[in-house]
Parts: sequence; C-alpha cells; structure tokens
Amino acid sequence: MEDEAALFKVLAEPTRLRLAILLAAEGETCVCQLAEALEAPEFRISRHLGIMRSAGLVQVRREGTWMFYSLCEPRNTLEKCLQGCFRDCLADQPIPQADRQKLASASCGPTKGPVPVCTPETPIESNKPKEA
Amino acid sequence: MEDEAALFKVLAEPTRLRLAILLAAEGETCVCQLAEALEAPEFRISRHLGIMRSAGLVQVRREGTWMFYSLCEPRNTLEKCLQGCFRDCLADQPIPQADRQKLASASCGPTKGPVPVCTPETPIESNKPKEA
DNA sequence: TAGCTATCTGCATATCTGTACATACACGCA
DNA sequence: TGCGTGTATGTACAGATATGCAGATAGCTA
Repeated sequence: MEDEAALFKVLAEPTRLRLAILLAAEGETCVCQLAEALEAPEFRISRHLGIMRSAGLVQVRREGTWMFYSLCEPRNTLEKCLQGCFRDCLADQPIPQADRQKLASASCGPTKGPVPVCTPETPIESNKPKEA
Repeated sequence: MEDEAALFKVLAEPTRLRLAILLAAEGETCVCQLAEALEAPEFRISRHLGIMRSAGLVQVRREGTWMFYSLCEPRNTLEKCLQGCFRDCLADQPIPQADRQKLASASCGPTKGPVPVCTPETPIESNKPKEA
C-alpha cells in the first residue's frame, strides 16, 4: 500500500502531473523541451523527472547530449489505469493543452526550431505498445 | 491543475488511500468501524477523513452519535476514473482485503458485533448508482 | 442535568517536500 | 585536450504535513 500511495505522491505535484500528462500525450521528449513547454527552469524539470524515474513512472534514454524521457510501460493495473487517466481525463484540460502547444513550438531541442517531438527516426523503445 | 494535484495528494497517504478503497468497496461506514478495520486510533482516522472531506472526496452523514462517511459522487472524469481504480485495481490487494475482513468483524459501531455495513435500512444517498 | 460514548480539534514536535543556488558530470565539437 | 551545452545532484532553507496527547464538542440515556 506504501507503493501505491507513493505513486499518487509522485503525481501530487502540479509540475510532475503536467509532465506525466505531456509525456503520455507526446511520447518521448527531452528535458529542455519539457522545460520550455512548462515554462520552468531546466534544473527543476530535471529534478522532478528524477523523482518520477525513482518511482518507476518514467524512463530515460540518452542520445548525445540530450536526455529523452518517456512514460514506462505500466507494470500493474493501477499504473495502467493512471496512464489512461492522463490521456483520457486530463489531457484536454486547459493547462495540459497549452503545454502541448508550447511544446510543439519549442525552439530548443536536438533539432532546433519547432520540431515534431518523438520523430520517426528516433524510435521510442520505451513506448512501443506491448499490451495496450 | 492544482486541483487535480491536490486530489492525488489526498490519496498519497497510505491511511487515506486505504480509507478510500474501503469506502469504495463497502459504502457508508462509521468512524469507529473504519478505525477498527485499519487498526488506527480514531482521532487519526477522523483527521484523515476530514482532509478527504475538504477535498470533496468523501461526504458525511450524522446518525445520532455516529458519523457515517462515504465516497462522494464523482464530479468529473478524473474522480470517476480514480474511484474505478479503487474498486478495480486496488480492492484486491492484500491490505485492502484484510481491511475489509477486519471491518466485517468489527465489534464496534451502531449495532454491536459483526454487522453488515451499509445496511438496507440506512439508504445511502451518496452511493446510489447514477451512471456507473 | 449528569454521565457516557463517539467524534473532532488545538498544540507541540518530528518528518517530509519543493525550491534555489552552486557545482559536478556527460557528451559533442573544434 | 579544452571548451561549451545540456543535464544531474549536494546542500541549505522555508513551508507543509502527519502524529500523539489532551481537551472540547455533540448527541444519547437515565
């Protein structure tokens, strides 16, 4: 029960919740783009992503200088349900919508200028559908 | 987004999460029975229920000396999804199962001895199925 | 009204959490 | 190899939170 509560605790912070919703909607994204989308300093985003990673909610893949974060495959029904919440219940809220728009026009990242996040040439190992 | 994070924060505490799961499974229950089920002092249960009530997660009905708590009707898709989680993803975990068993054999409450919680003669306005 | 039971609340304390700054680390490039 | 960029982390601090105790409150019964 501690584990389940810990999972809720990770999501009990607006910045982390927005990150989770954003990653659920957009897939793999690098720290600087997330920071730009959320209009928060990168070190803060990085720290929150570290907390989410410790909780097993997100995973990271290094590509050169950039760190690409994505949601982990859900390990149990609770995680699956919560990720469904991100996509179905929370993604269309005003703030997550604005986050996605700012992400789409992010000027940073591996390819400068507005970039399609999660491009085809950077296949996302962590997001390949296994059972969804 | 603050509101959604606040909702997760309420559930980010093991005692409160167990209470939510228990109320989702058993319906309206009084404080002393919840305290016995969770093996925690009543003032602690009462305090956590107060926090859950402030968040709009549970509601209360007084019947004589006893305070009966129950989950509120979900006000949005997130709350509906989370209540589904309580029932479908979390209710069959070992601790919530044990909680339900201890609740079933609780020796306190309005009718002494093992009692059927949420009896027919105390209709639960707050739990009547509306759309589930 | 007095006494009892169930529940709530004020206070002090210990623990946890988010933030910011500075620094360290990893990688690409010249 | 040295530098710049992107990212992670150690530390300190302020604020929030959970807990336990004691006492208060509400409602029932005699």
